[in-house]
Amino acid sequence: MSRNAEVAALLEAIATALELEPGNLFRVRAYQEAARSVGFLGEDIGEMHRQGRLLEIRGVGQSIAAKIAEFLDTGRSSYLERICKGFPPAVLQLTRVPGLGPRRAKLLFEKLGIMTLSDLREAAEAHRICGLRGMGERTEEQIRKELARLTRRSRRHPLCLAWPLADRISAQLRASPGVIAAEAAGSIRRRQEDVGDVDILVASDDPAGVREAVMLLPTARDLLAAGATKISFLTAEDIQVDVRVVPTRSWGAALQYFTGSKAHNIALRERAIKLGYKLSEYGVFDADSGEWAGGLDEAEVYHLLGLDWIPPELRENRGEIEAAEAGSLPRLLAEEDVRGDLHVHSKYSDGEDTLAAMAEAARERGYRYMAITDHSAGLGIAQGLTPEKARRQWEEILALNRRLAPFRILRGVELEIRASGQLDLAPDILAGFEYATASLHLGTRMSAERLTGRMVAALASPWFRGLNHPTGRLLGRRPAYDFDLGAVLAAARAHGKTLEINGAGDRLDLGDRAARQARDLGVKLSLGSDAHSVGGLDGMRLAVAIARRAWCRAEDVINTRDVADLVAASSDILGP
DNA sequence: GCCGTTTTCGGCCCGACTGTTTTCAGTCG
Repeated sequence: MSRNAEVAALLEAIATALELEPGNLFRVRAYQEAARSVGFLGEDIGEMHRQGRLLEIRGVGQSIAAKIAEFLDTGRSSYLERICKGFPPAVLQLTRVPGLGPRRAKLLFEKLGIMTLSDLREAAEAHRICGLRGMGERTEEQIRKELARLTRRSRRHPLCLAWPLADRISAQLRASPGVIAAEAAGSIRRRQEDVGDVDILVASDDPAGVREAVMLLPTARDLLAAGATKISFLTAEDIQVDVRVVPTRSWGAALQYFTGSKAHNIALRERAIKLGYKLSEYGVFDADSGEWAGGLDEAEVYHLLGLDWIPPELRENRGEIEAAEAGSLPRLLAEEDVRGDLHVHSKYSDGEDTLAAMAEAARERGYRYMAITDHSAGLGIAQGLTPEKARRQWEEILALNRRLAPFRILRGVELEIRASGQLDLAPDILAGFEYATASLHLGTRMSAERLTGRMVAALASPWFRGLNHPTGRLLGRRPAYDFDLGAVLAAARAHGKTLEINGAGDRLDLGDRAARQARDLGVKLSLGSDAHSVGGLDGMRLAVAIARRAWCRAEDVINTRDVADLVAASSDILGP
């Protein structure tokens, strides 16, 4: 799938280079749109090219298709080289510095020969930048600051950190005088797996008062900007927070606007124009008279545009607007639909808390059941279940189930899939589990062909229910294993296996796109917090969020079933 | 350069901020 990212980057680079020519704005947008579509593509673009199906991609016409084809065939783009005439394409890298766009990048190259970020740093230190047309002391200082930030951290922030931070800040602001409403917007509200910065929207008729309140926030450290309606600061963790203040009347329109995504908003505004409206963050207005038509709450904005209200998790312009128009949006899975956690560890393997503590915490959350899925001993480091240890655990489960009834602990396990595709426990003990699952942790650096074969072979086993954290990615640290997801999805469907949406903050695996693919194929999903302590049970909230981004309804996820259904389905598979 | 219930031409989202500008260009979301 990485070729998709390369093609998307190429199209982005072309768009950036085209911005240098005046009068190309719509061509620029066309390349940006195409880059976005390719980035979101659910299948391998090289494969699509081989099948002559590039034109099926939204935003890709004859011209862009030809450029993609050349790049896939030869690894380069003569078009990009041509439009970068007079400067090397690498100069476009300078636009990674916030505040530097393509025009300034080109100017810096032409006047000072700056090509790389370190060239730029040298020039800024030597005060050679101020004095260039349109760039003064302030700009140079800004570039220096941004360069320092860029090297401190260029990564994005995981949702598991940003979401609670945003909730904390909005709660603190809600308690401030003059604040009528405060809520996280942006990619956090859409529950994107990682976010660039934190957007908080505040409704108030006293923006100056809000600014005071923001500066008093315990989390606020370096103040970056403080305009009339927008205040930006850095937290101690170096996360940028943007707080925007809007009048109460505009709350709905502003929340809609600042939630995005950008692509969703553009599509929505185009629709507004067709219907004789103008849509902005201040409201919905009649295009002719300019009169205010609505915008108090989000539902009003969508309804004026002839649409059902669209849940934020779906707002990516991936078909949700069409579905909202047709009244066919899915009824998304909700946290309340989840009746149990299906991936939990205890001290029987590498968990920090006892089985009893995990079960009690799960029951307190309102769950009806929990599958305890300690590692099998095959994952040596986890000191997991041997057959003897498993039997001991089953006895404890029996006692706990009597005490905690009607809450149920399911006898589960997280098995290892060996290099051969075999499981690491024998059938006589496997037969005793009610909810066995399997994972890959070891020896995953084999060729894509072997790894895919290993996973497909394992999925044919009758002894387990589903595959945990199927792609193996660790956010910001390790990409997905190199394997053929399509083949694994097909095998899962053929053998009635589930795939997990793992809610551990650094996994979120499957991610939203792969989970959507699974859902569309009819492969059922299981949600697991992968908790290794009582606090880890919070991961379920993230798993639900990813499932919602994948358009999952309650029936797409097995955690919504009652325990009798779950165990019955399990013994169907296990039955002799 | 793409696209179509304004369809093969003529449209294409909207506003704010910043810095250096004396009316605007560049950048961002």
